[in-house]
Amino acid sequence: MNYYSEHSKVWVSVDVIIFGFDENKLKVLIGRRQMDPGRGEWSLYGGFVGADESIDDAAARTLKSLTGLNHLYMRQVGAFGSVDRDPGERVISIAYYSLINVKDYDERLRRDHGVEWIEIDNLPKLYSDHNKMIEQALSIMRQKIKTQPISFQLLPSLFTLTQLQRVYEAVNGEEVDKRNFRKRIKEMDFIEKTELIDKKSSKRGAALYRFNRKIYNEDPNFKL
Amino acid sequence: MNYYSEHSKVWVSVDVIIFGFDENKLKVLIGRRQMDPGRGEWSLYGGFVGADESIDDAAARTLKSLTGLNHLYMRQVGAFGSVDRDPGERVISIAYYSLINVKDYDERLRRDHGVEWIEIDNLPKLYSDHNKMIEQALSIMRQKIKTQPISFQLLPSLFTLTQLQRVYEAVNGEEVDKRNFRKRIKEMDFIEKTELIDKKSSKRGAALYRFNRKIYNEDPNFKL
DNA sequence: TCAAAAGTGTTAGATTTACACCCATGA
DNA sequence: TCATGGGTGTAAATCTAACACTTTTGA
Repeated sequence: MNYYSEHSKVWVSVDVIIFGFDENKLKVLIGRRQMDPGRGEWSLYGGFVGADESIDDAAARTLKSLTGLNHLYMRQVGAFGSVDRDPGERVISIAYYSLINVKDYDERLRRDHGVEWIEIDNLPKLYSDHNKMIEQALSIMRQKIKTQPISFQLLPSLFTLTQLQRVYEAVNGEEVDKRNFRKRIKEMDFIEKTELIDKKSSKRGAALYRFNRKIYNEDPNFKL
Repeated sequence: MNYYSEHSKVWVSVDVIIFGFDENKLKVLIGRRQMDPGRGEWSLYGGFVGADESIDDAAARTLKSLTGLNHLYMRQVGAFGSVDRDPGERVISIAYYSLINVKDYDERLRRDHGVEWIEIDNLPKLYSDHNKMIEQALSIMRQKIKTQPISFQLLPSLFTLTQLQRVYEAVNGEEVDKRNFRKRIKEMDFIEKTELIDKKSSKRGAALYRFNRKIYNEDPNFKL
């Protein structure tokens, strides 16, 4: 087992960009870095890739340890590998983004980890190249939300059309026309109206909808 | 400098997917692997990331060593990190794709490296996860070619509209209407008609065009 | 003279955008 | 009763897709 021994090894880490939707805003979970170098700086949450785990597993483990949640929607953003990106050592990092429903996230756990939801339009300067990671993640996500049913990951399983619209608007940073939006929703049979009414958001009450993945899989035509 | 010493290091490599356009087909440069493990298997060309070079630099160096060409168009595809992806050791690899004009590539150099242009529709089973890398690269490139002026990277600096159309068709794997295609080209002022005529492809001769990056930068609206 | 590729407009259909009012209800 | 968010349709404008013939010239 010495095939590549003339080459040097490096540390590889994962950084997770966790997007959440709250108060009609798209937010990211960041915290103060609790280790050197860079202790105290705003930072994404991350971890090192172990010798016996895949990079996807490392990212899923990192996500789990921060949120307590399994099976989150998660996609790779890319590898970041400037020589000096980490002020301490040479570390190559692979960024992943994840979408979670803020309500699923235990507040206690959040505080224990010392992380906070910060609006994407309001991010501070972050450790290393983490701002760049978030920018790239956002840009990928903006593309994706138009053609893949991922908006639902940011909402409870039952949601109103206005909520869905607000997610879409928050991600893209611009408002859309209510009637045109709903017209498009009506064409997607996998966004099912339920009998349930949400009374929290208005006096009149709004119909609750649900994403039906079975129907989606039969005819995966998503277009917003 | 012992910040991360409790964590393990891994080898990181880069693999380059070099796309070329020839005989109206999109092709990829692959060769027989000349080292163990996997000696003799069809494989992408790759290299290890050095301790003191960025991953982008490693990819550019690898590209240069294979093609002799600098400043090639090159973009990251992503990181591939299954534990067992390499049969010999744990190696995380970062894939990049590049677009080159086949005519710029010295045939001698190609033969010296033992690599060949193979049609993307006709690829053999490749070493490790290299087929997956190519698939992903293609999918990214297909998106990109619709909204970014990258088709030109696969052509000589002077090209006919038919050539440009064939590139587009080869990448997307489907034919498009000649008149509609040309209508869209006419709307992009940065695709300039020159006085020159190409007589190689037809008796009548076809006007040669050129991509003007200055004009493009002033009004970067590319849409095919 | 003819085969082969270059070049050129129009029209129908589909998609997208803009836009304003009534409804139901709890406070 | 009124303020708040929920819910609904139409028409103009734009974009997309389909389609066929003439030109030039070297062999």
